[in-house]
Amino acid sequence: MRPGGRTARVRASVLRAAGDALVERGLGALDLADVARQAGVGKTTVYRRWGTVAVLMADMLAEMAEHSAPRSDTGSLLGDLTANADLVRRTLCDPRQGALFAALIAAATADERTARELRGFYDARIAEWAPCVSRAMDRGEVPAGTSPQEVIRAVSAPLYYRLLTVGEPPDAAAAAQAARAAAVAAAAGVYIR
Amino acid sequence: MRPGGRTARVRASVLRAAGDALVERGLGALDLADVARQAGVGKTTVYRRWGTVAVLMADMLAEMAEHSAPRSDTGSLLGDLTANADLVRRTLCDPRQGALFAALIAAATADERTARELRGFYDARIAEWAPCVSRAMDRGEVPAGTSPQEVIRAVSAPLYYRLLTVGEPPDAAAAAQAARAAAVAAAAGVYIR
DNA sequence: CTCTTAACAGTACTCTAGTTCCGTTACCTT
DNA sequence: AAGGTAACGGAACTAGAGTACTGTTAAGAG
Repeated sequence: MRPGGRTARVRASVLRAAGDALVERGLGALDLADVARQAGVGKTTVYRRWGTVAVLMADMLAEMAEHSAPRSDTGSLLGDLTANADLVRRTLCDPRQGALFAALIAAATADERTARELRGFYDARIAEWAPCVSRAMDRGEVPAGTSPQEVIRAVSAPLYYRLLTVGEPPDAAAAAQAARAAAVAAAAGVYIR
Repeated sequence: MRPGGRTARVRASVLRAAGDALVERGLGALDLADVARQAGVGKTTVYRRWGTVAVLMADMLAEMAEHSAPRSDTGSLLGDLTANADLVRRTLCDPRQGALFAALIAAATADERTARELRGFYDARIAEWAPCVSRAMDRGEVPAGTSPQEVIRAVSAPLYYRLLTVGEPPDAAAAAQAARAAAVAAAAGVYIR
């Protein structure tokens, strides 16, 4: 593997073309030959380096993970969870990122490798935000023994659920509601492991 | 359309074969020609009546909807929500139904018709369980103005989230946790519209 | 019981996603 | 700056998913 120069340019333009195609025509119509043409790259190259749509999606996710967002510290659990919910909401509402996540989750149900990649991504994101809950535990806002990971997941769950089953990205009210629900339940000791 | 006899037998055996193939080899490897062969049915028939994998999935969902489960009435909101959570959990844990739902949600992200069918299914299910919350509202367990639909969705969300992002079906503890979280948040007035 | 016709089955065909092969480019080392 | 090689590009090829056509079966009406 040669990381620099041409190889990196090819990867970047293929991933960009794949993202465009995903937003415009959806996951079902994603054709590697089309992506190659749109990226100005040989069809053979795309098939050799990625091979399947699922692998390509996994690589798009890996590229996203390279640019992670910082977490907040507002001083209260509800404030931090609201910030987290709003970050998730903004991600899912973004035409490119929202479509990418929906497609990734779909691809993960059919391809184990994509599923592992996706799980790794979420584990990293959740681990990054877990300290919000730990600090709230130290402050006495939530009972001892609460699982920080479960609280963070509880914030994301309704937002993803809405995107995937209702079919539309969550709005600001839904994000605020998700954060409040998680904060209230955590304070009541629901997420004690 | 002739509803009885041969047509119904063909539909049943095709849907069964499609379900088998879905569980064994996954959504990605679902081939209509294979399904036809496995069902002991002409390939032409499958292509004529369904045409695409997404349409076939939508029909599988429609068949499922024909056998809906009754809702509970335990007398308390937490009891009813727990019953609902356990019903959802059992559905998602069932090898056939769990795989079917994961595949359906995946197909819905790529195909608008499947998405509509799926939304209709969930709307019906949620409407069936919403009275649990309305009755709790009458009893004074949750504040007036609470959206019953939102409470029911809040129960399902973490279970589906776990299935789709963690990759494994939820266990009984997760179901109980989801029910308690929704009940506590509802009582605190989080789901007032 | 007989006739009509909706729906099914088999075969031959098409068309394109995916593969193979080989020649070319350009990155990296010394 | 010059060679070695990893990676790219183009064209021809293959396989199998999906289609078109024709003949057959059986559900249902009278």
